[in-house]
Amino acid sequence: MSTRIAKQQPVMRKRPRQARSRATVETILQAGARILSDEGWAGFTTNKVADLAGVSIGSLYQYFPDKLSLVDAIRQRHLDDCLAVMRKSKAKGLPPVQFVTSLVHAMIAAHSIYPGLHRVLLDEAPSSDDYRNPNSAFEIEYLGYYAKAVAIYRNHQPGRTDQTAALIISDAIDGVIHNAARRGMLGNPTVQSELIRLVSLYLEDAGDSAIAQAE
Amino acid sequence: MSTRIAKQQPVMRKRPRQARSRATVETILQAGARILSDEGWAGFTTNKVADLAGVSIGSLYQYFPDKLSLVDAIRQRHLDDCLAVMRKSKAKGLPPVQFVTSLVHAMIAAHSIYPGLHRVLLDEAPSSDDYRNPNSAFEIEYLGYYAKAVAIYRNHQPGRTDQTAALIISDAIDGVIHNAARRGMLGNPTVQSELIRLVSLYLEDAGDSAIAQAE
Amino acid sequence: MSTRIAKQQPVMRKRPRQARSRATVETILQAGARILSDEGWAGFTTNKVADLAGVSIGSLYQYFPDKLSLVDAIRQRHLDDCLAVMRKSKAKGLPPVQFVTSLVHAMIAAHSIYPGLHRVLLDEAPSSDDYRNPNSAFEIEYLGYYAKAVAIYRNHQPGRTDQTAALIISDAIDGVIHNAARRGMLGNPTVQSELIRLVSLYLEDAGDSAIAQAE
Amino acid sequence: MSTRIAKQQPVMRKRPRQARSRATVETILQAGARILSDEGWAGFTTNKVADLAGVSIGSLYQYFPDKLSLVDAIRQRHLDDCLAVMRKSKAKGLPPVQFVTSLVHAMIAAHSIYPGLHRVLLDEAPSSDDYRNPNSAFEIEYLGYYAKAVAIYRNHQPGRTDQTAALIISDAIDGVIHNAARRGMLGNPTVQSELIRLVSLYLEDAGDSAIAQAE
DNA sequence: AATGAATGAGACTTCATTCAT
DNA sequence: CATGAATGAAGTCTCATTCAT
Repeated sequence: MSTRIAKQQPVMRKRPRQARSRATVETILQAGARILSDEGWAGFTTNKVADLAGVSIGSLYQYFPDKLSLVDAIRQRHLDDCLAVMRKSKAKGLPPVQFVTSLVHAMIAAHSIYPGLHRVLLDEAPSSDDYRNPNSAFEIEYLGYYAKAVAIYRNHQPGRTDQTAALIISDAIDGVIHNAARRGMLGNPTVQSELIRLVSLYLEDAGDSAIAQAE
Repeated sequence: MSTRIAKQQPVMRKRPRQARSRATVETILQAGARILSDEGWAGFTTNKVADLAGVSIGSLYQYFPDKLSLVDAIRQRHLDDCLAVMRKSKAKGLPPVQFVTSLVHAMIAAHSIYPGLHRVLLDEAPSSDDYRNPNSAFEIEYLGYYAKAVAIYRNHQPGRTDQTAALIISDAIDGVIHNAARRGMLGNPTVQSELIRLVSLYLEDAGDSAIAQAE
Repeated sequence: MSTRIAKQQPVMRKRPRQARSRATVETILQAGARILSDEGWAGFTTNKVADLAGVSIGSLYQYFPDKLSLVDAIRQRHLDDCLAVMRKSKAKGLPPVQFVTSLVHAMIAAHSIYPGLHRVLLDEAPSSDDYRNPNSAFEIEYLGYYAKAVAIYRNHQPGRTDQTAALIISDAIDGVIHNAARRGMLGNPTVQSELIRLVSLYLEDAGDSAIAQAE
Repeated sequence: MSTRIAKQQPVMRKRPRQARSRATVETILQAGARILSDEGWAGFTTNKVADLAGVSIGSLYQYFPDKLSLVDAIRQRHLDDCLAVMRKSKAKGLPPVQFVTSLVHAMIAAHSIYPGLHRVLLDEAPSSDDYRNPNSAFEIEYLGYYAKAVAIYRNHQPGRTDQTAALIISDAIDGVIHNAARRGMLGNPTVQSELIRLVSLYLEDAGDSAIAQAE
């Protein structure tokens, strides 16, 4: 489950060896994340990133062979951060509401630094990887995490249906957080508690209710 | 609540008078929707639209004074379509599951023609209107619709809390549909029924459960 | 000297035969003059002219095969008007100051309808004719007119030097009127009287003063 | 009078730091002046300028954010040159004819490099500055210079009338030089001496002649 | 004859990328 | 290594002109 993601080659022209280089790369990645978050993929230009990072465009291209490799690096780091956050909220032992609460809070926290970044990285920006393929390391760990929680709370062996439930939960949380961010309501406590309720109710339901049959 | 959405003129440079030109405008709008859906805002170029529409770039600019006015026209049409779809699923009288079912099916249908269009229009593409301002005619009718359903099923007078519930429902559905579309799973019946369950459970819950207190 | 200018074919695709056609051509020419005057050559587009004239672009092209022929027609008419105005101020018999006064007033009047037109036609707009060649019918009559006045007032036979004097007078008047127009001072009476003084002093001077030797 | 003209930054996107780029800017400005002079505002395209300068279009836009800023830079330089030329011909102490002679020669010299440039910059090309406003630094110094000469030669205190006389002189010289340039007669010595005579006679005249009363 | 829809060359401008210093 | 000058393909938009109706 906690498979370390990102075994693939870090797509960098030259691995930074000295401290100064590492700092430069760091600055570039942060500048890139900020611009991606603030201006979206369409406003993300290599020159703007270099400017904001305070390095020359030439330096940027020493570490990232092209624009795609830069955005890939930013995404890789962001997805790693997301997984790290998630791993901290373990389901086992907790009552569902508490689990969901800690999870939602963690997710909201992760979105608060660069509010637009997640969506831009996942929806707008192109990628050389197939990070969003259902079989990618990221998706496997990400959905697997939810599927496991479903299995625990529904009290049965993990199964194929749990995958769908995981999808529903993950995507509903994503939708609410992303739209709340757009509306500037991410900090609103009612939004947070209602989101928690939405997910908890779903998670607590045995899944054998009359609803399925109604279909 | 059912405020008629603002019927502002799609800002066209020239209103088409002959049948031929009305057809041209139609073709351009459809080509634009397809490209927006398939390639996102960054891949949406006026030349590509004209090409796909099979008209010259000059013709496009006869009807739309600039790129923004074209995307505005596409958006206006799309949002109108969304509202029209929604208005067909009336809550009153139906058991919640049936209401949610018809609603979700309608929404999925609306997203199936141009799967990426909705998100691109709402998240990526810039706009001259403030269509996504919480006070815009679109948002008012859209969220008002959900708020009304919440009030009906929770069996009380409409209130401020219902607004938040409406937000949660609308954004959760949005998140699930949009991510399912990206994964190519929009047609998957399990996804559909689970989404319906997620929303129905939330809608049926009185809102006075222990969840809020747990927070 | 008063050779009728414009023997060359009016560059029109089709000579207007009916009253309606003549009216259309007239409207187009006036619309063209106004736009040329107000917006200069760079702002002069055939579509704008057609719009202002209230005819379709197709109709415009029925009378004028291309943009150049339209501007040529406008220029031809304008230069004819200028010559007509000039012919009214005859030098013979009048004291120089009175002659210059009537001439300057006539010139200012001619520039007051479309203040920018003259300069645009002579300086900016391209031409198929060589109307500004020193041997063109227009230049011959225009400068000849001034040369004749010089000969009269300097009281000798017309000669080559008079041509230069004519040039000086015509171009000085042109410069003062055109710049006054740009500054919005065409109506200023002091400007008018000083211009008259400038020209009169020059015209009254025998031409044998010490000035030439000083050079 | 000798108010230093506004030294506003030529609005450049990027100040050239290396010697190479300073040379590039210089080349671009000269190419621009030539094209403006030869082909007028309508023929002045950024691509033509870049071509003639022997640089890529991208280089041009590194230094000038748009077409207007390029023409503004060319104009600023040209007007500065004009003022510099003028400042060299001081009126005091010289007999009028000598003063006018040196002035006219200087002006002709200034127009001889790019004969059409002055007119195009002042009449055709649009501008972001209000350089031609009567209160602009340029106009104030330019006309003030002539007004001062008028006051000296007419032997009285500077006054409001001198402003008009300055206008007349400046605009008459402008008209003669500009039209002579168009006719290719700028080098003609008779034209030069006659222009000098026109201005000298006007400048020497006390201004109390019978002419004003004749009006 | 008149209309106005359609065309496309060409103008302005951006931005990813390379390379001399 | 770092810099930033230079490049040019590609995108937005205009406008003279043609042609079907």
